[in-house]
Amino acid sequence: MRIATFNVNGVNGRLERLLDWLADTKPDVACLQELKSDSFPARALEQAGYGAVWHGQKSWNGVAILARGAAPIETRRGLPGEGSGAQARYIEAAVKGVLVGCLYAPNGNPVGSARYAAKLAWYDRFAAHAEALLATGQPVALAGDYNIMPTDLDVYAPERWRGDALFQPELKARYAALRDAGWVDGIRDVFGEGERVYTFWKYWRNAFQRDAGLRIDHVLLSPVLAARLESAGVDSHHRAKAGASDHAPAWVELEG
DNA sequence: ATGGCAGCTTCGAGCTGA
Repeated sequence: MRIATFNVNGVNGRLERLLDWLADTKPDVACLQELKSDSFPARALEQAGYGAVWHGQKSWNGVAILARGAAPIETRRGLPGEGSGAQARYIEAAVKGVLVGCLYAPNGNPVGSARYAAKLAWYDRFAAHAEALLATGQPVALAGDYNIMPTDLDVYAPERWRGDALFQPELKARYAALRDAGWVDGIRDVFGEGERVYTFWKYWRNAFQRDAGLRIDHVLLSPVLAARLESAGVDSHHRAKAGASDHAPAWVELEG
């Protein structure tokens, strides 16, 4: 069973690229972020063989969960403690025996701004919910754009990113705390603590061609799911295509 | 340190992203 996460950077404008990737890699579950629309191409995805639940908003943010040959059962939209006017950054569904949370964490730049404070607050809500999910003992995957590079290994030039909201020690500490609590970083677990692997490359300055990338899209697995982890990867060949998102899809393969 | 690119939007310059 393959669970993937893909920040599409505009689900309607990117639809052809999304359909191409689905047909090429056939993930069982695909978590999408940055839909950037309050309309969702459910019909086209259905014709491609994917059922979907989505939580969109106009212009910005937006998350969705796709399931190949199945209809995801939505279990929640938004995190506990959010107001009704909150940005569309979290959706959760039961899919093929796994509880899947799809997230799009705030960017938070610049450091010290109200947006940065909102990112910290969002992570507090997310961590509380993750703790509750872990306590259930169920198979859970939390997949999405975390907007955190967890360590220096996840940044092509760490010194250039020290002042960025995606690379603050207090945010890296929050990510580390999730791992300490029992969540397994599927991609890092498979690649090991020595190999560089990125999921995002800026559109600027030929970043992809230079492999000047960041690892900010992650799939965290609860212990019972982590026990089934077989492999993981990043579909960087799709980042190389014309008209690609600035993120590449990342995935884990689970036994069964 | 700056600026570079791309997608969105009351249609086009400004906001956001990372």
